[in-house]
Amino acid sequence: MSVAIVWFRRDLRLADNPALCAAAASSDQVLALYIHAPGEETPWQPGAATRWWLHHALAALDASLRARGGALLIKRGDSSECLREALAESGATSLHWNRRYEPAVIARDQRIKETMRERGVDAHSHNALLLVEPWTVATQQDAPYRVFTPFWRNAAQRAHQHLPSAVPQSLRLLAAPSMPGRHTCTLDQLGLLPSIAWDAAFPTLWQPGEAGAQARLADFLDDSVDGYAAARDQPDHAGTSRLSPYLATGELSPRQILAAIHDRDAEGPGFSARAQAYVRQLGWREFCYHLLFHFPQTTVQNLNRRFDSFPWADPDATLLRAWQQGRTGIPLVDAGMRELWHTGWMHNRVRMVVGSLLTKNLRYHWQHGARWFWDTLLDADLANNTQGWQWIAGTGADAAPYFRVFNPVLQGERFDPSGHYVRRHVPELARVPDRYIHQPWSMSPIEQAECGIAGTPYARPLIDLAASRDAALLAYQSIRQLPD
DNA sequence: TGAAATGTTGGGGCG
DNA sequence: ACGCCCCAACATTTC
Repeated sequence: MSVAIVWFRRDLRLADNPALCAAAASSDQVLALYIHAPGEETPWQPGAATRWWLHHALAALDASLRARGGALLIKRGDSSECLREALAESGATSLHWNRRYEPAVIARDQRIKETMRERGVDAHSHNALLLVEPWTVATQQDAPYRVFTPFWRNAAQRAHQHLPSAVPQSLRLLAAPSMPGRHTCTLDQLGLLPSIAWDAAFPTLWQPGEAGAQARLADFLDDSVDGYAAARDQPDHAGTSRLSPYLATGELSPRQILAAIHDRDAEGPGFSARAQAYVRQLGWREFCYHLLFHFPQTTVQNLNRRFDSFPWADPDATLLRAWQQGRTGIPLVDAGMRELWHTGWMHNRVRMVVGSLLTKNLRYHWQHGARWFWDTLLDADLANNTQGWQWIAGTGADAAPYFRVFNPVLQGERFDPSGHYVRRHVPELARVPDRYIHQPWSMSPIEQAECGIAGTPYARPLIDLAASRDAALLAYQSIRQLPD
């Protein structure tokens, strides 16, 4: 009986899982393994929100493996040692995993693949995460893309090359070994759940796991994908897909999403016209991975090195805390930051607004924002997080120009005109009339007292939007003359 | 995937 | 009736 190990990582699903397919096709039995080794991902170890999601996604994966007569073997420790232990326990001679693209993980996986092959283990990696892997497209000068539109013009043509695969028919799972090695542990022993109950609302809002992903995808296709272009910018509408946490942990693949859209619309080859606006967003995710792979230092360094001499402000601990906790006194910003804290997610339009405030009005280095999002977002994804923050800070590829400073008042009035979103997350503003909901400080002191915001930051925000905007433009001018 | 300042136009009030 | 002014609405430019 030949045994193959599938090393699960950010691909916590059974369907459309190339490593699982390859293992099932090439051996009699398959052992499912997960290794907890956060230190190997330094400096971007999984954040608290990611760990919460991982815990539940792993539980769901284990349950569906058990329903098929197997189980998820969980180990903790050095990945290489854990793999060696699992190979010895199971007598496996081959090893399959799906690729990740974070710089630290690429380096680790490369070492592991070499040492495994030296030991005679048949080690293979596969693509489960992307439509177009970063090295498969290049400009005519054979360079990596730095602008989204030409990247996607090229990549979109290749996005349909691989169809998603079903759970392999021939899959025979191995139950957990009877004599577990010293690295083996239970899911609970990984300690992924937070010690403080900040995650109280998460279970009512999210259903991690492959089944939850399929349910969310089905709802999105039924309810929102056609109206996506119009509704996606309004944070009080459920007009976005909310698939991002599933994509980040791999309970769902972009191939599956494209295929589901295609099946529903039953059109010819190419993208469904109705879903075009949404598919373009998947394209941005591909672009972020392209950039992360070709410019791996950008997780901690400006892509546009001209910004290395930019005069970022020295963060004030109180102000940074107020931004994190949603206490700046600016309604749309506070609503977004509180949505993030309470739900583990933030609407994309609002992400841009809070990011602009931090990097432009406050002029704090984008790393401060990237770190906070990394810890609190259930959909934290190193490629998206890095490029998103560099984009809004103006330091990235195809970035928002330095002079593009979002005005949270105008953004609020445009995209949340009735203030539903702001009131949902900032209850202090419940009685502020629509007309002033995005700038309650413009009310007279009497009006402020009447709706209960006198003496709060909403009567006097911690940040002067107009003055800080002027200061930001001045600071950005200081690096304007420098070469790229 | 902006905002604000500046420029232009045209309708209507009014002497 | 006519010209003048005001200003809203829209367009263009600049940061």
